[in-house]
Amino acid sequence: MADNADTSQRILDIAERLVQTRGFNGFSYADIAGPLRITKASLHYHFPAKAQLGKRLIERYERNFLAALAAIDRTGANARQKLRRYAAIYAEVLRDDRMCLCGMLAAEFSTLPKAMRENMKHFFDENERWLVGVLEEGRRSKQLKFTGAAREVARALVGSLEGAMMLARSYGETARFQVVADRLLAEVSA
Amino acid sequence: MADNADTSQRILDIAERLVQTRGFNGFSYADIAGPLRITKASLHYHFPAKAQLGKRLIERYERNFLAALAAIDRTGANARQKLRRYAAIYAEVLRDDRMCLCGMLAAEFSTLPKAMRENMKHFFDENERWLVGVLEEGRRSKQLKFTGAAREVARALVGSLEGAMMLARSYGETARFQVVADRLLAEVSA
DNA sequence: GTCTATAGGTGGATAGAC
DNA sequence: GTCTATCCACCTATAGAC
Repeated sequence: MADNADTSQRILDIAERLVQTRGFNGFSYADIAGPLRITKASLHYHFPAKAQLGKRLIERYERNFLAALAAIDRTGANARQKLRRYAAIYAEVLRDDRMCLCGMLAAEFSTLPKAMRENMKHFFDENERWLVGVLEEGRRSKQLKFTGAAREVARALVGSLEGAMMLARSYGETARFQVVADRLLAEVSA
Repeated sequence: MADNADTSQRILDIAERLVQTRGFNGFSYADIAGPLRITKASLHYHFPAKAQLGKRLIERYERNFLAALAAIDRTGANARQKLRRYAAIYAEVLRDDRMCLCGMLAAEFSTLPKAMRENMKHFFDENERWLVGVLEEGRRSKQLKFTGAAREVARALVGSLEGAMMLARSYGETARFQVVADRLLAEVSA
């Protein structure tokens, strides 16, 4: 049979999609056990409590997300291209009929275990940090222009993209997201 | 004792706050019955099914929201002022530690009864309609400036405000919302 | 690692008395 | 309109066999 690591990963894969589509409070162990063809009890061997599963989910999601940002950095793209690719990550998630994992959790914030809240905010803090770097680089190289602190622009970008994603998904229209994303990029382009 | 209408309203008041803070899937009839000091069974007299309670909740929320927009119109404020007041409605909700009811439901979209989904989208459609009117009025009067269709700008505004609200609430920092709202207004100001 | 069995709780919802 | 009592489905989680 599959070994521990393998099964754990598959559990996380299924749970991740469930959180991104239905929310952390919108799925149960039964929703994972069914497709995986193991029992609910077996899931508890890998993740004793749902809160721990949630925490691990965010940690993995952030790791993968930051890896994608690092990959963007390695392409040597200019600041404007980097922002476009940042938005493209969101668009890709949406095209797969998912919401951003942490955007979803932000809505459920008040019902989440404390550990998950901290992890969720850490994800957004890291997004902000990367964006601030890109924005400042872009301002220096005259690729980008904006007023005020880069941090403020970064926060506005993250919030706007998450919100646009949420509404686009409700309407089942990916294009709604793209239109907003394009406008946001245009607004900071020199 | 209180009559039907009175109790129904109080049920809606409590349920509304619960949805705005915990989400539609994040509360139960017990959460309403407790504070109201009646039993869960009694709640079913007023709202036989939770889905109906949810539907009525959205209808009332939209009615009140549109009334607030009509009130803005009656002030005779100019387009820029109207947008500022529009954002102020969001800020006020947030200051009360709530999310927009429909922004919350947008996150839970895939788990909602169909009737609630339709009502939720109608709320956003009406918001868009009002904003399009304000934006076009502002463009004519040179108070506002923006490229592209007013509808696109309206959708971007709604999405961005909802997203900013969601993140600001998670961080417990109302100021995060205001910073984004101010930037959005500045971007369409002539 | 996975299973059966089950505990202990809560979910929405109904019947019928008052 | 509100109550008590109850149903049944589902939830997370655990014990203990294999």
